[in-house]
Amino acid sequence: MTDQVDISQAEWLVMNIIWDRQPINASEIIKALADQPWTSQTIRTFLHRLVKKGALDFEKEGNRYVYSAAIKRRASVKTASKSFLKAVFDGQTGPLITHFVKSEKLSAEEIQQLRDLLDEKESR
Amino acid sequence: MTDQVDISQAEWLVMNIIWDRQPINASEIIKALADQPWTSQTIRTFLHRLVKKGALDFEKEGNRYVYSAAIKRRASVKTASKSFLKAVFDGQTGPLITHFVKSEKLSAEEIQQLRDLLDEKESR
DNA sequence: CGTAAATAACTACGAATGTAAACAATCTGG
DNA sequence: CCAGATTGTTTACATTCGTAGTTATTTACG
Repeated sequence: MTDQVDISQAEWLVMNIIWDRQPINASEIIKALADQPWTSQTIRTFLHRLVKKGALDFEKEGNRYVYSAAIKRRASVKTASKSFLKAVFDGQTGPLITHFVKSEKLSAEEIQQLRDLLDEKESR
Repeated sequence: MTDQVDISQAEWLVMNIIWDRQPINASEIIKALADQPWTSQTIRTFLHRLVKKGALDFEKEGNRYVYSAAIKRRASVKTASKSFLKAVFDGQTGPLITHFVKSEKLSAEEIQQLRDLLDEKESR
């Protein structure tokens, strides 16, 4: 119901900042994305587009906008994940998880958490 | 070295057929994608583009082309996965895996396999 | 108070993507 | 052998995306 907004690769990075730190204004977002290869104008364009898409709300505060998310992170993550799963792993969750467990780093705690999750998953 | 070809959402579905069943000709590919909402022309366009991108090779066999992959599945999966991880889960593998374990179905065997994988991962 | 700095709004532009139609070459069944 | 079906080639077109530049407005410092 909420959501069904398509978020591009670049836009995800912006949205993640906002979900983490909303409400937040443009210059703070730009600062938070200093490691990316974008000019401030580019990031402002992303913000405009995200507002237009309905992914962000804003309020005026003097001459600035303060942004906050208009869509739920959970829902967006879910949509994007499903679509990735379907395309790259042909919808097969097992191979997907295997891939990430094998190829990415996990801390000891994360490994333990996953064990617990698997136990839980199995027992119901 | 090989790879570094960007494969779009739609193109993944085509590539997956080809990786699974290569060498394979266009009409077989089209048949295999009958569940998708694409006309045969659309699928042929994807094939052309994938050849142009360097993702596919073909050989003539009479008036038909027989396609096979020119890039490695592993490498492509890895690239796409990294990029998805970075965008949607801000590069954090733990949350990604947690998400998929929680929200998708896993068979008992898959769960056991994952446990084994985690053990292995931990022990080195 | 005026001018520079910041911010937002508008415009731009090429590449990629999804989605084919139109045209050309070729093969195959009657 | 010819006409319809199949396959491949070329062209098309709206939308999205990455990437900004330009212009207008507002604010804040000297």
